Amino acid sequence: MKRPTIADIASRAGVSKVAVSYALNGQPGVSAATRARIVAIAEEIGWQPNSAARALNGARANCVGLALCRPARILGVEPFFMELISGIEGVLADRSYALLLQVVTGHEQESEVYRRWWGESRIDGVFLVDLHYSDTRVSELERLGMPVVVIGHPSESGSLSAIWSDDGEAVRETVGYLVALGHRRIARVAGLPELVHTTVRDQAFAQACEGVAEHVTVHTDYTGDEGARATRRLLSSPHRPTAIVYDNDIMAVAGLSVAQEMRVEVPRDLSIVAWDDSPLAQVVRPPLTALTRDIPAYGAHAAQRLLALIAGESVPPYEDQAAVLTPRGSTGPVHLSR
Amino acid sequence: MKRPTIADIASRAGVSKVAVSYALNGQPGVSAATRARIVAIAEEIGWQPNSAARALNGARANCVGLALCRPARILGVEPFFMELISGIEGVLADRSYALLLQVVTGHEQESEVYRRWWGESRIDGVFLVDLHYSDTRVSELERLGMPVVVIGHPSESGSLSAIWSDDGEAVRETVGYLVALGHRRIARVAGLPELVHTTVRDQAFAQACEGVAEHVTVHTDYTGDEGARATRRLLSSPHRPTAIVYDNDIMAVAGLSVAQEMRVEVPRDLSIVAWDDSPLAQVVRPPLTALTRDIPAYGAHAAQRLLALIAGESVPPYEDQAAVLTPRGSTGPVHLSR
DNA sequence: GTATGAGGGTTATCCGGTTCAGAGAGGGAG
DNA sequence: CTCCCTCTCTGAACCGGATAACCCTCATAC
Repeated sequence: MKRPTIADIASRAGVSKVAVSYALNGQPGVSAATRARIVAIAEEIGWQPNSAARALNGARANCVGLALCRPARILGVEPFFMELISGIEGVLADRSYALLLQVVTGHEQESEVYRRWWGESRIDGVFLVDLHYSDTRVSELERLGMPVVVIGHPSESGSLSAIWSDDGEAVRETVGYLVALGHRRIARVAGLPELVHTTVRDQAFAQACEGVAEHVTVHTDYTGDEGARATRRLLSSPHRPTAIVYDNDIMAVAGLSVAQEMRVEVPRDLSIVAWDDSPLAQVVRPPLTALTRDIPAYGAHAAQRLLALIAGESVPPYEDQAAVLTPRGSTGPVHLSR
Repeated sequence: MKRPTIADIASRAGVSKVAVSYALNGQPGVSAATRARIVAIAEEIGWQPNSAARALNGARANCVGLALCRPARILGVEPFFMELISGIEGVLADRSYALLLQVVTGHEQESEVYRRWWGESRIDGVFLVDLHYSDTRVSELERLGMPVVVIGHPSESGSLSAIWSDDGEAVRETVGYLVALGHRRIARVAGLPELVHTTVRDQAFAQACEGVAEHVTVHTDYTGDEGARATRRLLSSPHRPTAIVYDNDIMAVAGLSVAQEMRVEVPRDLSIVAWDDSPLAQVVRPPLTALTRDIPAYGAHAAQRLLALIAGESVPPYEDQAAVLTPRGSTGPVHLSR
């Protein structure tokens, strides 16, 4: 049983295809009575517009793309992307836009995917995440001339629209808070060093600590394993830090476990701060002080901007809310017993 | 600057569109020399087949769909779906298939999304997850006649192809292990009671405990909060269990924290088992004994089956590997001090 | 020398919808 | 009564490819 087409509706209603097209698209050119009749028939036989046929006429694909370039095991663990996607979806669904998703293994493959999707008219635009320095994807996407919203710092997004949050501010707030608690040796277990936002945080961290506290930054790949290893090394050093700031919650939890295993009591001997709050941060003991932000809202804002861009509007860079510090049990004043 | 079409290539090469079509699709009907010339030109001007035009000719959409019907906050926390998607993607990417994703808020909306995607010829098939009893989505999808792979127990999948893993077996292994360790009062903190796999586990659990151990099952919504609450209640009861099996890792971690907060030592006073292993289960102290399975592989198998179904092959129900118990530090022999 | 056939290409049509240029019908103004 | 305009609707072309059917040429077989 074939899917019904507007030709089927036309023959049933005794009018031409064109009248049906006008009627179903709310265009002028048909009387109210005819329109009602056509709409009723369309409803009755369960007609749906064929997106391919529409796309062929230069219409939008009603679809945007997102390619994620991180190993599967990290994607599974980090709530960030799933929350971001949920937020994006909320906006897209309202406008009947679909999200095309692909997990890729490298940036060349990612560019390739974008090129193909765009060439095939599958999508109207894409989100670009995990920006690097001198990111080849930016120039590639600029060349293609497709609507793009970069979720990341605008300094590296070239001519593409960006949406970002001020990680520097969050770092400063965190360091200020730790210093106020008396911490003078603060470590940071950071994510992938090639990511722009990692560097932004690195620099803000170094600057904030300058003159008020010793500081050290260790880079990892975001996995719990590396977070644990980094923590073990930090806690084994002679001048061990009294506070550690982690770049995601999974590393923070891993770090907490390492501390407990090494009989370093949290928060008495060590304060822990996690970047990006999540239920995970709240269920461990003690619950983790975290940098909270509304990631679904972040995704939603990005989606709104991409849709605006697709609609031909111009979209200035947009700074979303910075993460705010949510103090919980994992941070406390420095204990002076050593 | 328009996207190049085969007409552009044809005029450049001085042949007809048809010759170009044949050449680019590896069909007979053009000489090797002409074919090479055409391919070279296509390459040079960066031609990509327009998927809409192809789809219009009854070709496949080269795209499959997945709608997820769980609240955003749970999707973010549970690694399951992201890992499943990674696995699915691995297979799809090889065949240049794309994945259309949508987060929905209810089953009516989910059915609606499938109907629309299918009606618009956007997708060639879908995955159906989180099966319920007398699930309306099954009959709806059967009615549409579209290729579907149900990721769930075949008893409720109607005429649709199913892929599932034997949760009963995993439950029996777990209970057997706990009983061997001397446990005689075992609790289960389960997920949403309306899901088929929850019931399967419930029944297997009750059966496995029958005659060898007291047992109780508490249902939750998979969140850490409810996992914590359930644990608190269980541990407060006069006849408190000596072992608890959780339906996901986030609840297990929450439960562990509650135990520690209540000074119930793990594993001395309480053994904990988590369903679905993840880095999360391994980073807490003690690391959690977990029911491990290869979720990306599960997704990959599902994807292979969906593609086979789309290719017109018949796909029998497939039972994937059951989860296996990975003992870690959170389980141990019963301590007889009480 | 003619029939046969394969190789290499072309023309015409279709897929399902959109869009443009008109064509009748009906009504109001002069 | 005629002219013109508006309203409603239609035929035809088009989007970018796929496909069936047919045509021409040259080589081979008889």
